[in-house]
Amino acid sequence: MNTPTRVRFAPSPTGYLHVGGARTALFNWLFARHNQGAFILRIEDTDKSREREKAVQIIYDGLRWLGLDWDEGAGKGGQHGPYFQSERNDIYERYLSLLKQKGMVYEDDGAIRFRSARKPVVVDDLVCGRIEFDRSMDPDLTIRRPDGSWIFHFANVVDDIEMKISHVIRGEDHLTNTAKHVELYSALEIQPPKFAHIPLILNQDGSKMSKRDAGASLAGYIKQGYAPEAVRNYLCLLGWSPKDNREKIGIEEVIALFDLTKINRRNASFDLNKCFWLNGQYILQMSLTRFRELSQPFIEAAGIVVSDESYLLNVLGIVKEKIKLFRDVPDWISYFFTDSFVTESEAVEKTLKSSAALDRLAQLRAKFAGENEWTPEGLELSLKTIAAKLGCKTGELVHPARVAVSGRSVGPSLYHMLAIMGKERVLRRFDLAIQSFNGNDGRS
RNA sequence: GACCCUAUCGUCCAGUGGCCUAGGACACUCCCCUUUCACGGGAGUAACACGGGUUCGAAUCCCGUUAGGGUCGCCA
Repeated sequence: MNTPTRVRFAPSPTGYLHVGGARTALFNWLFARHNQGAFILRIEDTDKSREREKAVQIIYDGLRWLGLDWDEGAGKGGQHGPYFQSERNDIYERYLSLLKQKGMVYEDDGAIRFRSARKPVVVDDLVCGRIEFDRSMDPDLTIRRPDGSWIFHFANVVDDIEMKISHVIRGEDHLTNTAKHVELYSALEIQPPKFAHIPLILNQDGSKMSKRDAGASLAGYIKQGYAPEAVRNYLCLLGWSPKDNREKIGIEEVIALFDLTKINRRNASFDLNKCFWLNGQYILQMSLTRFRELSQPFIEAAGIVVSDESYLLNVLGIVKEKIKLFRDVPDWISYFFTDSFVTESEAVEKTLKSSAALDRLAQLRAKFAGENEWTPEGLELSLKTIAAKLGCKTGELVHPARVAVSGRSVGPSLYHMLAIMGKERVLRRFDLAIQSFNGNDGRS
């Protein structure tokens, strides 16, 4: 008998999405997709949070950003709703009366507690293996507070039953809680789902990753301009691997290969460096269209005015290989769009502010002015011709030219940069540089 | 403290009794490529926590110790 695969991600709306939570969601999603099952989003807001709407939105945004679409649940609907625990009171009441009938609960100062069977509980965890819990010493579980609100463990179990969850995939911090949950299932005489407890994500120093730690919040990656596919790829590799030493691996292939039993049992620590590197790899191999798409919010936020889309695409095309984070895009391209760019004084001092350099720049300007074909190859040839004529190294022309047109010492390939900027703009900037720094050669 | 999980380079993974004088990737160092910065190529540093078993043979199996993490809430 094949019960359909149904898994859920059940975050509590705390106002941010932790990378550990994102990875739990990802593993659930991968498992659902691998088995053609359903991935459900349930919001565990039994503890009436203050800014629920906003907090829930952050969860939606994070999951969507990672491309983890849910088939059923909050913000989507489905056959097993409502998907907010705060709206499921009647259901919990129903299950409570069931337990009452069986005499398995009792009142304690207004709260309702579940009487433990006090017998050992065995859990066959898909990741951790067979685990035996000695329940003899544990206190009884509270399931409802005096004010009528519900405790997580109870609501969680009831919801998993009602939503017909087949596999509970969650963080290892719930491993010992599972014994309590299993007791609840037994009391309700319902076969528990399969459990898979995935290891936690820790900081580099081994401490538990908490809200304020660098890299802990998914929102941080969005803000810094990571490519979602890169972060998702990195998260896949935290506790799981394709077993063949590959690092960059497409999501379709991960779905095909994904298997709970291959998940590592060891806690992982988050390597921001590697995530950063992988992001660079993704950008390097990304299409220009995708690159442009992911750059957009940052270009917009920086107030760069783009009137010519094809010019922008050309510019992005030559800086793409330099970019590691989309956040850095504006800085790499701003001077392509305005003549009033910031000049690095150090670069000017070093390569431009000497009469010799300005002379060379003037020679180059004269040569470029007569340029018929304004192409990278043509410009390179001309520049080298001038270098030969003046008897200087190409670098002695390249560097002043770069600083003259961009204000900085680092940038994309000079010839391509000049070609894209266009003759008019380049000659103008050469002139501007010669004017403003000529006669300012106060140094020896 | 009790209970549970875990233990391979600094980090992420590979390794499931002999192919391991332990492999890949990130980071780091050096070299090459190069107009800058990157990319790319090459080389290098670096690990089976410890102690007992089992076995002809152990990173791989068992036990213990130690260490780390988790749970013991009327938080989720």
